[in-house]
Amino acid sequence: MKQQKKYNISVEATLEVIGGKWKCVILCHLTHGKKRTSELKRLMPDITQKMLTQQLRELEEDGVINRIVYNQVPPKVEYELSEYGWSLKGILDSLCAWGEKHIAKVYGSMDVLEENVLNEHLK
Amino acid sequence: MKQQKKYNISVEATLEVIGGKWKCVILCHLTHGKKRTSELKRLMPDITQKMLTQQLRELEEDGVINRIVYNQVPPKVEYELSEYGWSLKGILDSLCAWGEKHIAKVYGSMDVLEENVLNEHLK
DNA sequence: TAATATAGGTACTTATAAGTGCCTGTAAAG
DNA sequence: CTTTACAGGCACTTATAAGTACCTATATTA
Repeated sequence: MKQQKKYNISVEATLEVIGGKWKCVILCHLTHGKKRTSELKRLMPDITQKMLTQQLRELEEDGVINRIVYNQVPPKVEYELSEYGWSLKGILDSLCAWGEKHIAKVYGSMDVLEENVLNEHLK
Repeated sequence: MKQQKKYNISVEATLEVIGGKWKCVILCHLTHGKKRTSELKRLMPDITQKMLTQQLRELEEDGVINRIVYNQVPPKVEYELSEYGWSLKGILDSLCAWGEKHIAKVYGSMDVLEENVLNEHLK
């Protein structure tokens, strides 16, 4: 049991787990399946190696992702949503969907979305 | 139309609007109805006046809340979700609900949630 | 008559989040 | 035989988010 702490509203607890610049992005990618570190890095060209590792550690510590280490050389590590992490699926999907609509509203088109595997369904 | 910008995944656009330490909290409170600045301040004891105003301005600029000014002295200003803001209702509710479950999981009880109007349904 | 509530603004400072650069070790490919 | 991919660690620096302190103006209340 963690040290006592007070929240004024429950959403603060959620933000402690998935808040920040990168965590939702990482989790969204993981809703599409297990990913290796290098795959995640390619999917998020702007994240630094350090931030990626750091965020993955924190997500793991909060129990929303699993880290799978294969004992081989060169090293292979995969990340996946844990069972607990899958309980965020609805939220993550909604966040992505809202973002798409917001982009359409603000920019009038989807041109600001980089073309990649995840955005295939928009074409 | 805003200046062109690239997103790698649509959730990034969502986070530009509701990301950060306070915006989701403010919006959650507003899903329970129109609120005056001072009411919001009381609901969020840890936010500073400056941050509250700043976040409200940004939310207004992004079109998710409306600012209603009554021309009277002492001044009266109310904030409410805009029609566009209401499209976030599902997400905000889910974030709160997940937070409640997370608190129960991590702390084993709801004791870390301050008792206030919003958390009445938990007793 | 002095304090309080109201909704802020502004300059400055601090805390935290994020980024940079350089390092490990090995196997396979060029 | 040098380079690349792989998954990181660590010290240091910078950017951004957030906080502090002090200011405006007025009507009502104690």
